Amino acid sequence: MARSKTSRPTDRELTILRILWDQGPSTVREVNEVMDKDRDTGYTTTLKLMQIMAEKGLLIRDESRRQHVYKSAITQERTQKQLVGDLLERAFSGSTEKLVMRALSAKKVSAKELERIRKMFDELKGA
Amino acid sequence: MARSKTSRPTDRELTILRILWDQGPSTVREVNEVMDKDRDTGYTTTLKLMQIMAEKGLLIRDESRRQHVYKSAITQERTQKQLVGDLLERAFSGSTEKLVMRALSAKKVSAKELERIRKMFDELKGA
DNA sequence: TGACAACTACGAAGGTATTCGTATATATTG
DNA sequence: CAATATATACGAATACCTTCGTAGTTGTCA
Repeated sequence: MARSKTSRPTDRELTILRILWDQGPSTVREVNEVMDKDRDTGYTTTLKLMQIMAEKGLLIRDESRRQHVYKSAITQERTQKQLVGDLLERAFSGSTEKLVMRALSAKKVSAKELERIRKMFDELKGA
Repeated sequence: MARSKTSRPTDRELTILRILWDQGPSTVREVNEVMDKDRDTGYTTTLKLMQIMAEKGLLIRDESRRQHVYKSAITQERTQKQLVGDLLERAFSGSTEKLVMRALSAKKVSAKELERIRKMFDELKGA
C-alpha cells in the first residue's frame, strides 16, 4: 500500500512542499491556487499528487475536516540539505568549493548578499 | 528522429557525462567498466543510454572505428552551472546565501577547503 | 427536499528513464 | 574456414511521473 519513497522529491513534489513551507498546513484547494499561478494545474492533478505524497510519507494529512489539511512531513532545512548534498556528490564529486564557485557564476549575486555570505564564513572560522 | 533534450541530464546520464569528462573520449566498453564499479550495469544498458544521449545531443559519436567513440557535447562547467542554478531556483528561491549555507552543513568541509573558498570570496570582492 | 457545489477516491493515459534480451554484423583466431 | 568473441541496433518490459476524467460522497441553500 505505502509507496516507496524516492530519494529526492520530484519537481512537482518540491513545488508542493515549497507552498506548504510557505503557507503552513493547507488544503488541496489552497495549494492548487498557488500552483495555478505558475503553471495551469487541474485541481485533481494537485489532489492526486498530494495523495501520493502522503502515501510516500512526504506529507501528513489531517482528515478530521472534510477538506483534508496537509502539511509537510519533512523540514525545509532537511530537504535543502539533502538536495544540495545529493548534487554535491552527483555533479561535483563532493567538492564544496566547486559547487560554491558555480553557484556564484550561475546567478549574479548582489554585493549585499555577497557580504552576508562572507560574514557566514567569518563566523565559521571562529567556530 | 532526434529526441527532445530534457532540461537537466538524468542521474544515469550525469554518471556517463562524468566518466567522459574524467577520461576523455571513450568507447562504450570503457564507460561501462567504470559504471560497473559503482553499480552493476549491463553492457547493452550502457550502450543504449549512450545512444540515446547521442540522439539528444548530449554526446558526440565518432563512428570511424568499429568501436564508436563518444565524447561529451557539453562542458562540465556549463552543466554544473546549469544544475546548481536550477537547484537554486527550485529549492532555494534564488537565495545563493541559503544554498551555500546548506552546502556547508551537508558535508563537513575541511579547514583547508574552507580557506580556499574564503580566498575565492576575497578575489570576488576585488573584482 | 432537491439541485447544485465542492470534495475525495480511483483508474488510466501518455511520457520519460532505465534495463535487458535478442538479432545481426564484423573481427579474431585456432 | 569455422567457431568464437565483440560490436551495434532495436524492441520491449518495467517503473515512475504527471495529468486528467469520472464516479461517488457530502455539504449547502433556495
